[in-house]
Amino acid sequence: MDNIRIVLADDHVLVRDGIKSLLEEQPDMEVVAEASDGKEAIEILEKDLPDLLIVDIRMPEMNGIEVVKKIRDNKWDVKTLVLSMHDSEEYVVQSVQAGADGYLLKGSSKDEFLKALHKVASGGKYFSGDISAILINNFTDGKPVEKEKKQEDPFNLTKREKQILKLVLQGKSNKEIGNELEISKRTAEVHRFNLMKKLDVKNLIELTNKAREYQLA
Amino acid sequence: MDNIRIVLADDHVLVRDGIKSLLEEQPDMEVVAEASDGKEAIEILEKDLPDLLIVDIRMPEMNGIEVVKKIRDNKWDVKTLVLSMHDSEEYVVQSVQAGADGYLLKGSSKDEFLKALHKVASGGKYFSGDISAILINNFTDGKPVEKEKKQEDPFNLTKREKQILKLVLQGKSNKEIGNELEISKRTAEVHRFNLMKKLDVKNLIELTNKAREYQLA
DNA sequence: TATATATTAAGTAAAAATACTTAATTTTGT
DNA sequence: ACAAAATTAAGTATTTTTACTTAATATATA
Repeated sequence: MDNIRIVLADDHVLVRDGIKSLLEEQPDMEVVAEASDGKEAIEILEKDLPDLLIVDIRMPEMNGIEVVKKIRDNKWDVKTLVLSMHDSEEYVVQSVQAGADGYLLKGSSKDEFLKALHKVASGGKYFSGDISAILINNFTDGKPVEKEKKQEDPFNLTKREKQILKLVLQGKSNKEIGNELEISKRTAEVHRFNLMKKLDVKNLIELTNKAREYQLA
Repeated sequence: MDNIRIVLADDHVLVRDGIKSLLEEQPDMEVVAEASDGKEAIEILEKDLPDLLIVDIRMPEMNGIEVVKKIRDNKWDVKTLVLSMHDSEEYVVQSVQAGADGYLLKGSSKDEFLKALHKVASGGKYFSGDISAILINNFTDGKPVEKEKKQEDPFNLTKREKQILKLVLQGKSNKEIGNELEISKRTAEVHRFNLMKKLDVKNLIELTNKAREYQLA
């Protein structure tokens, strides 16, 4: 059996080197190319498809999820393992929807990393954390289009609410928001109240965090 | 000559594993312990001083720069190499002032990494990027105390204020903060008020932004 | 054209934050 | 030991947010 041919895409050279030296210890794996951003990764793939792409979620030019989407859209025969230094469920979901074969959270150990690689390389799926394979299949089989749309805005915020959220996130008070949008400050209050309820948060800090996490507003 | 005994401190297991496997290739180096946050790093150092500490700048509990400061303040005989995935001149300067022996930017390669390690381990200094040794000497010789105070905490926050800031940033109300620290909510109010004044902000959003920008709390 | 949904906004009331000041105690540095 | 700085906390008053409810209008969709 041939080696698993791997391409690494991560903008941190040190991380790449670390993973590479880890992979070089494995007799059945081979790093055939490296990319320091998403575009470079695509360029490499256009020339020669490896068996597996290990891709960081956060990269300049084009992020990891976009790279995975491109692979899916081009129907390239490349397995993808998404790495994320940050634990965000949102990223996991996005990765799954983009068609990633695996996803590793920052908490993963060397052993888990290698396990994930083998699983993915052999056509399986590997997702760290609690995200079960069942849940994943539901996504990819069920009703992908609708679900995708929902994920875009999981909270069903209205246009106006998003508008108000943006201003809240700028530190504006309800009075200021009212003036700016030429509505009563009481109306701004209502929108803010509804926002808190919809996002299920109990203070401004949580609101800002959640809004940023889901890239609302 | 004995091996260089190294402690790794980084909250990303994968990064630690990567660096570790890189170091294990070196015949003269040995990773004797690992920490996943600043406090843990200090605990390890309190038990047994290694020759060298490789520390990530961004860590929970206590960031890398604070760890380096602690080492300096305790006059522990440990060389320190600060790692930062992000290229920020501010971090470099802070690291130097904290007494770091080396600083590596994300752009550094495996070779540079090893070069830095050897240089630092043998009592030298290594700083990646454009930061020249001359600049560094200027800092350490010149008027370190005054400069340090300004850079360390540009806002002169007291210990208590930082403590309260942390809780404010968690979305806690003054009442909750009061309960948690067993002080009157009125006292918490005062601290919050002083924080806003010192940071020169006019609402919670600006406070969180500024606090994060300067990595206070 | 119904009907649902969105936007508007007032009422009421409690909780929280803001904007200070004053001042008593502790802690810390020299 | 003494002065300076930090921590504590109350007083007072205003503003803002939270937590609802009710309900009129406007708009979109079936």
